[in-house]
Amino acid sequence: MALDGGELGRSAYVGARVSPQRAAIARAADAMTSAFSVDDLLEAVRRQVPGVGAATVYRAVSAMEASGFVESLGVREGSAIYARCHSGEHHHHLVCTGCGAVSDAECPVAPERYTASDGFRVTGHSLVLYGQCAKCQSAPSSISPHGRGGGI
Amino acid sequence: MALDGGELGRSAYVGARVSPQRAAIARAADAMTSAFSVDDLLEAVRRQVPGVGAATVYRAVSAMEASGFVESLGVREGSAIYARCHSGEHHHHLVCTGCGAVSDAECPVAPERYTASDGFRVTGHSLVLYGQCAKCQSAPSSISPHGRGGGI
DNA sequence: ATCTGTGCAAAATCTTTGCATTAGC
DNA sequence: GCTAATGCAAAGATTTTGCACAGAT
Repeated sequence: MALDGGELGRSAYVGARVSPQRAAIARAADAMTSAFSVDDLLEAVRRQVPGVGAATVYRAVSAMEASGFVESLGVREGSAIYARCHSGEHHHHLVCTGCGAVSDAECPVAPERYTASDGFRVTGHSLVLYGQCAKCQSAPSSISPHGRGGGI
Repeated sequence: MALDGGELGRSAYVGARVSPQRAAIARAADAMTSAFSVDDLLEAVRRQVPGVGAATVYRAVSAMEASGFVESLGVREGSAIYARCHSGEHHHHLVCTGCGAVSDAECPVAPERYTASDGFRVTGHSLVLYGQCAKCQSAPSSISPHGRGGGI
């Protein structure tokens, strides 16, 4: 991944203008190794660019989602959570319920498998896999330290 | 799945008490052929039992979800949507993006398929399939393409 | 010069929660 | 009678939206 340099903003997801804020937001999203909420992102971004507004991050996340730079994983504790997509290919995400770590997974869905069913034609799907990462399996299931990227 | 008689409340999802409200809510949920929001449910229930409070429906839906009577499909337009589960078996849902109709689908996910990946152990997943039902394919579909975020 | 992106704050929603009351079991 | 379930209303929280302004193209 390592979108080095400062070119993340320009190459990652494109807004018409590449503002310092959006660049920082993209960089922060890219640095996330776990599933994150808009608030997590806002907090991370503000460490780099103080004063960024929440609305800006919401708007940027919408843009990033629309362009496939991040994917929505659903809702956790009332707020939407996202994961950075490291591949342009169609794929899914494995999310650790212990620490929130996210990794890519290939897609097991074959649309043809369902096409017959009632004449229903499958055109898309949404899948998120949950489980425990190696680290969390060996760890003595202590409750995830409440902090960023905490358990899902 | 015609839960005959008026015994839906008692057999379907169990609260400690079977109130008229919960029975009506269960019946209404069972009658839903499409994905529904809490508000849809509330509206339907009130036609049978006027005066039911929104909080009651929210509480009942939580109970129904916990017992597997309904499943959350995600969020559409800001509110959570659900579908009635007609099988106790593990399964998923096909949701028509045209009319919201829901039907059951078998699960394509083999946890073993992922277990190797980084030592990650898959323990669960969430999948919703989107597409168009036979009816909507022939109809001159007017609205809603397909959106992210569990959109219908 | 134009028009996207920003920030602040108010607004709009959806959900949850507190509390007194009602009513299953 | 014990206690879950209800209803109403207020509280909470997350997102969205309006507006005037700054900055990139």
